[in-house]
Order: sequence, then structure tokens, then C-alpha cells
Amino acid sequence: MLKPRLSVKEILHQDPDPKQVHTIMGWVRTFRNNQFISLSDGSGPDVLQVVLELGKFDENLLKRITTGACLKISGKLVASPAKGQSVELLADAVEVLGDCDAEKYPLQPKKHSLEFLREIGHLRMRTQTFGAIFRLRNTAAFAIHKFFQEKGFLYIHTPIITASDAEGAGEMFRVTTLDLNHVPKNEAGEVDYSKDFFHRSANLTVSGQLEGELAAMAFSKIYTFGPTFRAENSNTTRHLAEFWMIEPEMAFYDLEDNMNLAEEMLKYIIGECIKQNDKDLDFLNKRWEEEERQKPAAERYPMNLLQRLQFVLEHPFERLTYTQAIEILQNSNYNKKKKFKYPVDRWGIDLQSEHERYLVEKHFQKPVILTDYPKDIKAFYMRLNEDGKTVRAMDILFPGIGEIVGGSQREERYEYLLQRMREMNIPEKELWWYLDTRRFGTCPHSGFGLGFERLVQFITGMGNIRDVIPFPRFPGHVEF
RNA sequence: UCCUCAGUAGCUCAGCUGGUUAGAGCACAUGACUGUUAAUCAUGGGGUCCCUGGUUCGAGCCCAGGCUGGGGAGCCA
Repeated sequence: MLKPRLSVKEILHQDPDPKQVHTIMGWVRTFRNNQFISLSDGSGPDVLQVVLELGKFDENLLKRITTGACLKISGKLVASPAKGQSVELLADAVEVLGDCDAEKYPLQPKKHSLEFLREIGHLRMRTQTFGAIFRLRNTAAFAIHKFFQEKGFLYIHTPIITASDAEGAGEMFRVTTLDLNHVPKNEAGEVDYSKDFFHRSANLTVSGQLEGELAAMAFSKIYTFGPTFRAENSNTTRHLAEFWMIEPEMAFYDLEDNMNLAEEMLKYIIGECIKQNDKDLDFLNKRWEEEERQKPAAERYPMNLLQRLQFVLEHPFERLTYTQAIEILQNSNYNKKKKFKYPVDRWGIDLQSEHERYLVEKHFQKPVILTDYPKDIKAFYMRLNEDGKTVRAMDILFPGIGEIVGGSQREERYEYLLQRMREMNIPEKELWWYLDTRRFGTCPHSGFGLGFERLVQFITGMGNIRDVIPFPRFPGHVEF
């Protein structure tokens, strides 16, 4: 009788039944003793032990069962007599769907460095570590949709290709079909974009926020979740040229509503990951603890990965203004003993990573939300406070990551917005459609941007952002 | 882009003060063993010591330039 095929994850939850024949497909992790196959199909962190009775199978077949080979196995699920697994598959038939030359296959049943695995990005997903990471990434992505859908937010697709390059969120990638060897020029010697595909210059988006605001003026609560592109020459463990961003935008939300939403969302996503991927997290936690053990005691984090996630879930984020933060930093022993590379000497300076880290990791030892930054170090669209000096901005800072969320209450007053744009040389003509929202039924509204990969970094404990996206893009690198 | 550390076998690394034939573990191959959990034991093959140039009687080791990778900074999410 034809049975529906089970995944490894599913069959591991079945009760042993000596009568029922299952067919399982997957890839060999290890083959021990010419008898025991660890088979993985990526459906979960656990592998299925397949037992080949000695002498039952042809030797030439056994030689083809190598690390990485793809197999189709039918057999019966039995209780395992040995420790390590509760059930195992007693094989009746083994078919090699795809051979894997053990001498040439780069993945071995041993620990590899992340740097090496980065070079074989097409294969690294088959490892336990990257299996866990990308299953968690999947859970987090789905949790984001669940969170917003349950709250009545509309998922809107903002454009990937955009005409505006006015936002100042970062350097942009050009989108063109012009022949780069024969670029048409106008009389002034400039590139003649009227000959280009869109009849004007176009770029990849650096943010869906401005378009998101348009949608919020129609649907009240919206979110975007899509790829974003920044052509910055950033070479760090926290930056990518192509990354995914979540950007909710809410009409009638003030800054406090905005912060509440962001904090609730982060906790919801983390909670879902703990609930649904506990074994993946256990695995990454062990990995994390091993790495921590290598570090000198002074640099070790007081909590392990699981404790840290739990801690974030259980404690309210610390909220304070930029001005309060500056006071704390100025009065800190760190500052007095001149341990900061960039001394905190006056109100108005932009906070450096070391300052953010001090607040989050030393002073408060929990996530921090900083609000009301000086207007001069923030974007043009943030709402000006009564003091005329600060804006209704909020950044959420996470331990080990730094800024994970950046948001604000938006400047909804036409005159104020226009003035800020002029002060900051934002071309108002190009953003006529954005200004229109303030002319036609404007309203108080707020929103934020969450860097998805940074959140996945926090959840998985991975130190380098290039390890939490399947195919990272960064300066000099677009492989696969 | 800047600062910093590194590059030796497929992988992870050792290699003394510059000295003759460059090592280990894992992986791989062959054999033995057979209820293993990254199996174990034995044997074996495997090297452009990142590249170019220089110093030296002699360079994996010293010097200069470059390439590649890691970490940190800036920009930010």
C-alpha cells in the first residue's frame, strides 16, 4: 500500500511498527561501522539512524554510502537498542540517488571553521550549524508575519527599484540597461538618463519607509518585509550590501506606541523561536558556550545564549533619552579614566559603538531604547520636539549587536517638514509625493525599521552577519 | 576606506636563534574489527610553505610590495 512519505523529523515522532515499511530520503552525515548511517533531510536538527544489517548489502553499494551522498532507503522503524536515539530505521533496501566523491567533497564529519564554510556557501547549509541557523531564520520570518497579521497590519510591497535617491539612508546601487561601454551623454556631458529604461535614473531601494508612510495614510497600520540594498563600503560583522528589513508604519501612533510595538514584536519573535526551534537553539547554545570557553574570562558574557534570550523576554527594555544617556556616559568611570576612544565631552555628539556597548553591556546589562536625539544627527523626517533641538527618534540597542531597530515619530506638519528638508538639502521636488501626504489629510504617525539579519544574529548568537543569510553580499563578494 | 592580526597537506594547526629529507590530528584510500554515535586499530598516498621581488653561502622563518582571510573602527539596519 502506498504510504505518504515522511520527513526525518516526522518519522522520529512515529511509534515503532515492525509491519509498516517507510521510505526515507536524505543525505548521509556519517556512515559508521559499515552499519550505521546518520541520515539528514534538513527537516530538523535530529538525524535518523539507519541500520544496515551486516552482510545483507552488496559491498559495492556500501562503498557508495559516503558523507554527503543522497540516499533513498526503505525499511521498518524499530526501537533502538543503543543510546543516542529512541528509534531507528532497519533498512530493507538502499538506493543511491546521488553519489558523493568522499575525496573531493569538502564537508567532512568534523568541525569546520566558519571562515572555511563561508567559502563553500553552496554546501554549508548541509551542516548542523547552518541547518539550525536557517531553520531559526525561517521561524523568525514567519513569526514577523504572524505578529503583524494578528494585530491587523496590512502587508504591503514597497518597490525594490526606486527613483528617489533623496533619502540619505546610504549609497545606492544603480539600476540601468544603458550600455556601459557607450553611455549616452547630453550636451552638458552628463549621462543622458532619458535614454535609459525608465527614462530617468533609477536605483535599488535603501528603505521602504517613505512608501510605507504613503500606505499608512490609507490603511492605518502596515508593514513591509523585503530586501534592501546599500552600496556602502562597509566591512564589518554587522553590515551587508543586501539585507532584509521589516518596516512597520502606523498612523495615529506616537513615539511611545512605537516603542511599545517594537519591544513587543522583538519579544514575540524571540519567544516563537524558543518555542518552535528549541533543539536548534540548544545546539547553537552548546556551540556558543564552547566559543565562550575559548575567550579570556574577562571577555566572557555572563549568560549563555539561551539565558540571554530568556532574559530579554522577561525584562522590560530600559528607556531613556539621549540627554540622559550622555549624562550617564559623561559621569561614567570609563569616561573619567579616558577608556573611551571617543571621549564624551559635550551634548550633541553622535554616540559611537563603544558608547552604545557601554550602556547596554556594562551599565544597564539589558536592551536599551534611546529616544529624543539631537536633530542634527538624525534624518529629516523625524518629528521636532518642543525644545527645537531634539527629534522624536528611538533606537533599540541590543547586547553584542548594537542598533537593531531605528525608528521615530514622523514629522507630520507640512511646514516643519519642508523646513527640515531645506536645512538638510533634501530635494523637495523629487519628494513631491511624500510632501503630498502632509498636504492631504496628514496625521500623527510613527514607524521603525528592523534589520532582520541583526535579529537573527542575536537569536542564533552568530558573531558575523555573513553567517545568518544564505548568500551574503558585501564589498567584493557576489558569489552563488 | 582606516587600524590590526594572520596565510604551511582537503580541514584545523605545530615548525626553536635563518641550516641539510617540512610535521601532527582529522579527512581520504586499503585492510582488520563489527551495536556504532564525529566508531576503533594498522598501513598508505597527499605540500607552488599565498604571490612577486630582495637580503643571505643558505629563507617556511628576515625585509619590501601585492593578494586573500579574520577582528576592530567609521557609515548604518
